[in-house]
Amino acid sequence: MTDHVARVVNQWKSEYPAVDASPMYVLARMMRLSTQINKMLSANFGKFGLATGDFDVLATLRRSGTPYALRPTELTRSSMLTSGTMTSRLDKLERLGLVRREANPNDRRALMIRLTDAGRDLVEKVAGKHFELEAEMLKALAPEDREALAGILERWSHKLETDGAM
Amino acid sequence: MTDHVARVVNQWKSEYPAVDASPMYVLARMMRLSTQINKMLSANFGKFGLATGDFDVLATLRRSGTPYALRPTELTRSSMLTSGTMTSRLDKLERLGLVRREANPNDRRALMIRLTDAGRDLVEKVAGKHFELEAEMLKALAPEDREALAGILERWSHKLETDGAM
DNA sequence: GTCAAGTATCTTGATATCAAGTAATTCATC
DNA sequence: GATGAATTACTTGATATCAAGATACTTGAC
Repeated sequence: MTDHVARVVNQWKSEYPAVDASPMYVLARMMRLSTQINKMLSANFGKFGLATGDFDVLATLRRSGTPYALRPTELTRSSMLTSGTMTSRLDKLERLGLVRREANPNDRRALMIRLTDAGRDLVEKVAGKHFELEAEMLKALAPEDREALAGILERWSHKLETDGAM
Repeated sequence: MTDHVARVVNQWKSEYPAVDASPMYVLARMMRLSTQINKMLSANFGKFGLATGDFDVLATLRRSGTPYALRPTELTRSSMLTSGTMTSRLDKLERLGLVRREANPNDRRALMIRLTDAGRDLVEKVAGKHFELEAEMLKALAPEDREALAGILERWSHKLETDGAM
């Protein structure tokens, strides 16, 4: 089975025989898979006029439950982005009428970003299709692999975070 | 263990009790881990004045072996990008004196992108640190998890590709 | 040989993202 | 209470990326 990643690793092996190739094998495969999966998911969002990041914001608001309102800072942290990026995402979503910026009664520095009814309706539709797509992708994994993968990724990310550094 | 992904999945569960949450658990974790790993790797490239994509091009040329030269199309395919993006990456790398565009004797539409000596020296240095970092990250995984993960990801990407569609 | 179809690279215009910095507000300590 | 530090959202300028299209060249069918 010589897919792209296997070829890449073999090239490295023949150029740097002394280097242990096993880390790059895992990492390259994960990076590449993530890129592909992102593209597939983003194609679905595109059908509804949204980019991945737009859906991310709407979905974060939706899953936070009623009243579907969060502060920009919370959205920024959740999405691993900078505050400036979130500002422009919110500009766009507000322009589309999907969210509204409201004053935050508890903190005059802050805002509340609230899903509008239109935003709520849209995220409902998109999320339905999104979950279907995700389920479809996971079908390509044997059930025992799926379970193992979930556990491994959880342990790995937990370890990376607590080891901190990096 | 309630990390970000666990909280997200729990929110979805309580908003959509009927939806099977296991796919999003795997996918969200993979996406998030990839993002984190990318940031860690990119910090290393930044120390050498490179972005991740720049290193990707230099490394692809380096591991292709002597004479360290490929066509732009090959680089574009290998990196899952559009041709326009590759053009501007090559502009930048050429400006930095790390690659050179040469005429392709076999096809006058095409070029040969060749690593300069400076590019070769730089990629040598960066790759050394890069492999160390990768090995470091993989240490956070138990050896049996590491091996299992490699196999699972390989099977998954192979299946996703051959099932085609998507 | 000719020409239509395909290929290779680049260009353009739009958007997304980041890093760094700003102004208003809140918090914590005295 | 006063004040310095921290926080919040935003702004600016630079870069990366994409989609769509342009131009030059090659290939294959006839």
